[in-house]
Amino acid sequence: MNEIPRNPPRNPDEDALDLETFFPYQITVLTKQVSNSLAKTYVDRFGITIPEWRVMAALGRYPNATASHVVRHTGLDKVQVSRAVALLADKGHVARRPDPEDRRNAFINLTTRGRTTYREIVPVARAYEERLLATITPEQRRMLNAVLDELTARAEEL
Amino acid sequence: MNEIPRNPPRNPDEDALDLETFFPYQITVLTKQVSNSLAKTYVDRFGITIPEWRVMAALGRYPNATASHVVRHTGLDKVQVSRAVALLADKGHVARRPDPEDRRNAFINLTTRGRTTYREIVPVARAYEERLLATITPEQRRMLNAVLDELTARAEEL
DNA sequence: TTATATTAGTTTCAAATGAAACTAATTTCA
DNA sequence: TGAAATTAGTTTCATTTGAAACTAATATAA
Repeated sequence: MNEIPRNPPRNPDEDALDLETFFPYQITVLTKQVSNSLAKTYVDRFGITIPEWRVMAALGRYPNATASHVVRHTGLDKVQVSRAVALLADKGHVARRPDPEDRRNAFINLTTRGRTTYREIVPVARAYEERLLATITPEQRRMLNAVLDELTARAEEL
Repeated sequence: MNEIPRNPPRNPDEDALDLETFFPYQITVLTKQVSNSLAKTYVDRFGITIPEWRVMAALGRYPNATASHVVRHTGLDKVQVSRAVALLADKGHVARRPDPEDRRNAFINLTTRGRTTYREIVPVARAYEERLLATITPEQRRMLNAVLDELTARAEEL
């Protein structure tokens, strides 16, 4: 019979830092879990990656956007947006239309196909969020939402 | 004079999903910000990466751990731990001692040098956390902590 | 025993990432 | 004007990542 390995003894040092209660560690672990789950769903069911989904989400919300607008609405950098848009265009989910006023720009839109896929993904994304948050109270959700916004603003300052 | 580009119009579609209030998006953005800040601090001031820091944090807390223990305590996978330990050993921050009872195992510990570095990093990490959380109330912190634990457990189930 | 399975940890390899360099178009200003 | 600077977006390249294959040691079972 194989013995279950015991954990090594805890350090009695009062100044040791508990990773489990260290906020940056906590959100990193949670985010990784959530991202991995969602990424798997998006790839398996819709054949797209998370950056691609985010671009579609941004375009679903703000149609006829330039790549710069997409950068602003997705939190992705311009390299990621450029790549995601190229992949989505290959897949027929988005189309680019050059701006005749300024030919550096291109307006990006969901195609009919892209809009159909988008409408399929939205409820799946919402359902995942709902299941994830199912065990916390509406009050906690409101606070979580407010606190995350606050901390995101704060983190940008630091 | 260059015109400030206007945002494209919002989609009137009621079913559009707001990325900004979508929980997986919110934590991803926050986590990226926080990780980037911390990663820069750790590299600039201590010459280590976040995975290396996490291994040091785990060893500071739970000395004489095997790589498997470190995996459990850091949320890193075994590849990341293997690499981080190798890098930390090169830098003289940790040392490996083979387990004579089972030579597949090696016990890992902070060296004197590693412990010194660890003791320098801990207050810096705590100070960052403190500044980040400075604008939220103790009540909010408690709830945030509880909710993140709850959601992490929940995310693992899903 | 000895062959098979399991476990600890490392290495390999292909894909994802992002900083920096680049192209093309437009704006600024001398 | 037209040369220099700026902006939008793409490409390149070096680094990071993690799944899968691998090595070595131990445990299990025939």
